[in-house]
Amino acid sequence: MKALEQAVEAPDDAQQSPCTSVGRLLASLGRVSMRRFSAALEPAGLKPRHLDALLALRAGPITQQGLAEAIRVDSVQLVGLLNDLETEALIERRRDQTDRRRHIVGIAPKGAARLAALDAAVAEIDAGLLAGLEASERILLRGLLLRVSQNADDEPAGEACPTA
Amino acid sequence: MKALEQAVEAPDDAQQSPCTSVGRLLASLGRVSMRRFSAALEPAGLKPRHLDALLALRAGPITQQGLAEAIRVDSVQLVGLLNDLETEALIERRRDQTDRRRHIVGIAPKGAARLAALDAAVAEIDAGLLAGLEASERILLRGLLLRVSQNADDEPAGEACPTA
DNA sequence: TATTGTTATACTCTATAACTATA
DNA sequence: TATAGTTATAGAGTATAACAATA
Repeated sequence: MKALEQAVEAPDDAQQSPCTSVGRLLASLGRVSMRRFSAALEPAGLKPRHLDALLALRAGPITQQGLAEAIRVDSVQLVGLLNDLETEALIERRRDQTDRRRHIVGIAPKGAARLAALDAAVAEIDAGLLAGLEASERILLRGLLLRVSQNADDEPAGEACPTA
Repeated sequence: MKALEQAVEAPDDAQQSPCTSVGRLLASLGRVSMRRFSAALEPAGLKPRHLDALLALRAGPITQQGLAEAIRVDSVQLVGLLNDLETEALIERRRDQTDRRRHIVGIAPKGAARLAALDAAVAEIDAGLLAGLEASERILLRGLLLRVSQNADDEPAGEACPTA
């Protein structure tokens, strides 16, 4: 596994690197990724958030609130995103008969098709971002990021405000 | 190296994950990181971008344009950030005598002190973000992200507009 | 009363164009 | 003419509060 040693090499001579913090590094790369997706999705008339929603919905129908948490978008601003997608018949909203306050959101056939057509573009952007890594390293990075992501859901960053 | 297998495990059962794209995952985590830093820096009267600038300047003086590229901020909006920092005497701007169009930006003693006082908070946020990873995995992730970051500088994402 | 979704509002961040001064 | 920095402006993204419907 030469991928391992190669990666472990970096942090020592990384003192001079502009980004001493992994968190800041994530924020910076996140912005880069955002911009690239934004540009790539423009011809499709979608924004990165629309893609996030569709990708999440591919796993199956879900509550609006659940979707909001899944893609880390405030449920307030998710309303507008879903309105856009519903207007284009890419998703469907229906009342939950168990609890009529809830909306169950599902991906529509047209949405699945649109998503399938976008898969290549998405893969291309990912490939561009990870161009400097070998195949094994990309898998490794993906796994690590997924775990960081799962952990980030639980912990709201040490802010325990019991009463206030 | 059990860290390796543990990480490699994920991608296979990650099909159901909301984020199929590593790029989207980066964007999502980047936003999480951004929010946490934003909240943590608020009492210090700084924004994440200010921290990025100070962190980058710790490596030594640099041109404004160079700094903009280093922290991936448009040179246009960097002006305001540096104005804020200069007002608080955290950084210094001086003309480059070689080319009087350039401004050389350096961190001021007060800025270095402020940064030192912030180091613990920064480390705490990083630790929170990477709480789900073991020490060896954190180093691994950091190395991979640094390489991705370096690669992202070169390639503007396949947009070759020679004449336009 | 609490929760889900919605709307309205204001605030921050970001992108674009135009201007000044130096080269 | 081209470059470094600045300014001004509009656009997109984000956060907050208040509301209606349902539990």
